[in-house]
Amino acid sequence: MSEPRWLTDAEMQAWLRVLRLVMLLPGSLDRHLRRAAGLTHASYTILAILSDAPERSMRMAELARQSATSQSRLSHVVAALEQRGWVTRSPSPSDGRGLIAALTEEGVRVLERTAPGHVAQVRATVLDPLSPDEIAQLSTLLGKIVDSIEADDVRTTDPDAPATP
Amino acid sequence: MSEPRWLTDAEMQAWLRVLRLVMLLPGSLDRHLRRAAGLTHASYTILAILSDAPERSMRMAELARQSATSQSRLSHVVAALEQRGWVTRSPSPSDGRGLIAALTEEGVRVLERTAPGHVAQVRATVLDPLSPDEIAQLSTLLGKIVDSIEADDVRTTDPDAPATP
DNA sequence: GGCTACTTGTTGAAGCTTCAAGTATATCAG
DNA sequence: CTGATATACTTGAAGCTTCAACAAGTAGCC
Repeated sequence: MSEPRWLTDAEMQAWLRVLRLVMLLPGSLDRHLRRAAGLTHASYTILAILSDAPERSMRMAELARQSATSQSRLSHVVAALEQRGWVTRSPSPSDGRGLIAALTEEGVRVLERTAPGHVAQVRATVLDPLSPDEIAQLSTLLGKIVDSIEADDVRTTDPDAPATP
Repeated sequence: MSEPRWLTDAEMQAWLRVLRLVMLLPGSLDRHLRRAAGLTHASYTILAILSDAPERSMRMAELARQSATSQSRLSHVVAALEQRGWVTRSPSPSDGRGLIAALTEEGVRVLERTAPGHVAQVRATVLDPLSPDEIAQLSTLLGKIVDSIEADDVRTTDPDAPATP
């Protein structure tokens, strides 16, 4: 295995900004949502995905995929949301292993009450500083990066991972 | 306070990719570094910053700023690194409140052993999928976003925050 | 039918981060 | 020089996430 190239100045600058984004954004979202509704961003995301789904419900596994959350984490988060009465879990009729999470009426109300402030924050911190063109660029660039992270995760998480063939 | 505009399709797509990046990257970095050296990405970052500093040492507050870490978190992380003998803390001669964290010889070795694999992962997942032009674009776009997050954090964290004047 | 292998989802402990409070030192205004 | 305020750092508890192990169900295969 050969020594990898070190980063050029331009690469390092870009990487440091990626890092800074990844360090700062989650905390910022969490703080806003916690103040507004006692919600974590993780749980807000679950509510938001459910509210856009048919029947406002979805299989846990699918919910995990769409939210980019581990199943374990999802399990804990949904359990907490169920405690609060914002989500229910019921067995899937078609698959005995499956559970279907569904938004309750009260869950809908929490989301309706919280969404405007959240959207405003997303606009203020992420979207508004960019022009429409730049937003399109960002989307393209991050699409490539996200794909490669997901590919890498599959590669390095697989039980039978080839050690860099 | 008026209803904020909802997101357009293009904005939503960009936002979802930002979210996905922010959900996936930290875990991915943590997993690689933990396997390679039992390090968290948070602690790797501290070691890396220290190793580039004069005397391989830095004030805690400055370290917190550069790593975009809360002081509390930094305190915990550095305490753990000190336990392992990779960092020392000594009082600042010029400011009685200050502590100076410094990388030990062993800390240097850990970093030297870990950095190549880490750089390889950063390349593979973030930099290599992009052309040099795209890396420059990314840097520009994220620079704007990061700035606005930091501005927002100051605004909403300040004790005397004006409630949207 | 009965194996074997895979998928779905949960659980509890361990680890990390955040939050609020506390200690100590510096700075500044009068 | 004194009191008020701000900065530097730590601490412990509470909360969230990850990891590994497990229970239960499905699917393909012979």
